Amino acid sequence: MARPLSEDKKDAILASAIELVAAMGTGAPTAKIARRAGVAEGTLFKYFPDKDALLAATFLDLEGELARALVAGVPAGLAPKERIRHIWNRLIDWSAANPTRLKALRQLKVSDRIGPESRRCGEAFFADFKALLDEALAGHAERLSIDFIGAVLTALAEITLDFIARDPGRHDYHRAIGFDTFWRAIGR
Amino acid sequence: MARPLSEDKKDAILASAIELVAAMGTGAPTAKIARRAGVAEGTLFKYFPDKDALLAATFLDLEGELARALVAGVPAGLAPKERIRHIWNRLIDWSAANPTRLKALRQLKVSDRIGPESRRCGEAFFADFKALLDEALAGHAERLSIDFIGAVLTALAEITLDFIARDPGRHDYHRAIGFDTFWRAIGR
Amino acid sequence: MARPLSEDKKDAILASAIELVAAMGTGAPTAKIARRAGVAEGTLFKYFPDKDALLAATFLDLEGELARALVAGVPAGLAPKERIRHIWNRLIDWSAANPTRLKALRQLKVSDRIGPESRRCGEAFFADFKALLDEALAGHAERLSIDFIGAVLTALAEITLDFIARDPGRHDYHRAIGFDTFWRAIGR
Amino acid sequence: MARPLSEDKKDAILASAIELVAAMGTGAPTAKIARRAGVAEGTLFKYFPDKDALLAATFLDLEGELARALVAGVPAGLAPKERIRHIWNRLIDWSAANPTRLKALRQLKVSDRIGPESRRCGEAFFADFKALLDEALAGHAERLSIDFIGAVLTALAEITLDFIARDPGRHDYHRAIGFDTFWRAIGR
DNA sequence: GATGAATGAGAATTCATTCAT
DNA sequence: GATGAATGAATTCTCATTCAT
Repeated sequence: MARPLSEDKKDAILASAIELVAAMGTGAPTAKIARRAGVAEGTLFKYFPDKDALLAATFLDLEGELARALVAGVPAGLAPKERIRHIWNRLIDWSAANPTRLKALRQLKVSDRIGPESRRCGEAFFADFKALLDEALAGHAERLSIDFIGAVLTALAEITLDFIARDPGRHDYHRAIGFDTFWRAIGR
Repeated sequence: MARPLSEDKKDAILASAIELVAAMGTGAPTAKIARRAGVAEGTLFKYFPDKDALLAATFLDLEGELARALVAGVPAGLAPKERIRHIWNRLIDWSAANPTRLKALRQLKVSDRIGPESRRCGEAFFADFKALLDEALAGHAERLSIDFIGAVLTALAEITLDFIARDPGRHDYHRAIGFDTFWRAIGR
Repeated sequence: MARPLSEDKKDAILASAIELVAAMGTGAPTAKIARRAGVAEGTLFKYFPDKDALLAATFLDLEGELARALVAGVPAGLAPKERIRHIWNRLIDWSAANPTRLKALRQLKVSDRIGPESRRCGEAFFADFKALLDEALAGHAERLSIDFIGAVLTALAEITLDFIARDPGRHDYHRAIGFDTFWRAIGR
Repeated sequence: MARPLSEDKKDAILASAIELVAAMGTGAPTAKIARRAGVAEGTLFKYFPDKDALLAATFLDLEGELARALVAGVPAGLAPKERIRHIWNRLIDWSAANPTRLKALRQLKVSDRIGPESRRCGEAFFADFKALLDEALAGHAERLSIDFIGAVLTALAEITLDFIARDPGRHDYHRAIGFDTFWRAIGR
């Protein structure tokens, strides 16, 4: 092989795409993404066949990272509610600590350039998360479907993050209120 | 006397913008919007100085209509919870009955072409709604800010609408679950 | 109407396309075609929806002009052979006098960017020509199909034109040899 | 000793070029040609300095093969007309049996990427063919130049092949008509 | 006021060719 | 010798906005 496709370059392109999609939405030009990644315009298309593929990869990269952040290191031996609070805190903290990634992810989630295939793939990343949720909620919220509960959690997290963004000094307070609201919402 | 700008034409342009933004997002070309409205390409710019102004007007049109739909005809003499359920039902029913308008509104809400000015303006339309909410919730949820409660209501409505869209036969069921979830979420 | 699409501009674009297709083949860039026509790049696409449409229009323009040149003013009262010789001379003379148009037409004829639709359309222009041929040949070449005869005529004309191009001083000589060859080829 | 350029690889590249030029014209990308030949993109340029050189070589390869096919094995002792008919039949049969090669050759013949040098070279391959023709025609068609006769033969063959392509069941019939037409065309 | 032709700055992609490995 | 990643100029087409009619 002459030279393998460099994982570094691919990552640079993805990182650049995240930055620019966060700042400009999915309309960010591929030329700008390439330049900021330090590669030639044409090189981008060696790594991703077209812009949609790049956006899909960016989306999955972000979803994957988030999903991994959520479930990593949930301490054993916690009561169900505390286990879920742990996940909640991870979700809020990761998002608040990665505002650019979060912004990019939001843009991609609502974009019509992310096809159903990629969305399904993205959901799959959250299988562990859902399993954890499911297990922890046994006995607490059986009347609601896990999909509904997941959607409520996500939506309340978004709201919580908005409030934290406007009032970052009270990060912990908003985070706690958010979780409390979620716990009541799905309560028996 | 010079001919005044025709209100009819303006409405036609807005209606056309709603359809096309719903279908194509904010990228819908002004030329297409004009054609579907039955006016010339240039005429659109007589009514709106540029595309952003048109999008802002479209956004406010939709927000206003929705806000009005929510608060109109809330029956007097209902218990607080039932008054809010009434508003909730209106929100769900209007949205389910106007999928195109809802889609356009969602697109505009997440678009970065709607500036903070317009967003503030849009919020103002919901003053009555918030007042109603505030009044009805006196004694039920004082620990939460009205903004937070409004955001939760909106978010849960979006989720409810997604579930209805996927399973329209159980409109009433999902609507009730949604409200129940909301009521618990903000409960004491 | 603000301003009608100008026939002049359309003609300028077609004329420019003819020149550039003759010189560079169908790969001639639309930007160059527009510039040489004295219009903006985007204007070209107001007159022709895309490059293929422009090429098709150019093709039909040339075919039409050639077809008209062939059949115009065939003197009445000539013997069949002389009537066909008249057409032949017209074909040779028009082509020799319009080398650029001829070159463009050849490029377009062999290009795979001209679809079957356009080709059929182009053939239709030669209906009069074929009718004249058919009539004149009654009794001389009935054993051959008119399509075959037309193809032979065209092919021999191409050859004749090549010889004239290399040896323009003997235009009339080559023209006569060519016709004589054609007449023998299809003779009884 | 350095490894020599492999004749096999060169042939594979040429064969691939023939296929792809037949299918896509001279616009066929070098990368695709290389891939189909089973070699790397860059390797192609070790065998041919640039794309034009590859196209020229492809052209000459096809012309050479055709020229050889024409003159090989003309039976001695045939009358002149029958000797030429033999060549004619070879030309038609080879072309009908090798539609891909024929298509590629046609594309290259009309392409402006084949320079006059290559064309002259290509013609040289047909020296034997012309000699045979010349000899056979002594006394039949001295009034016409051998170049003219060759061009007529080629043109009529093209027409014949078109008719065969549309009506392959009557291969022999069209082949005979074609020859007959040729013979008359150049006849005394 | 209304019209829509005209504009030209982008935008996504392609591709022959080079050169580090 | 062979490889294929890297390059960036070139290409087609879109679209918000202007302005002559």
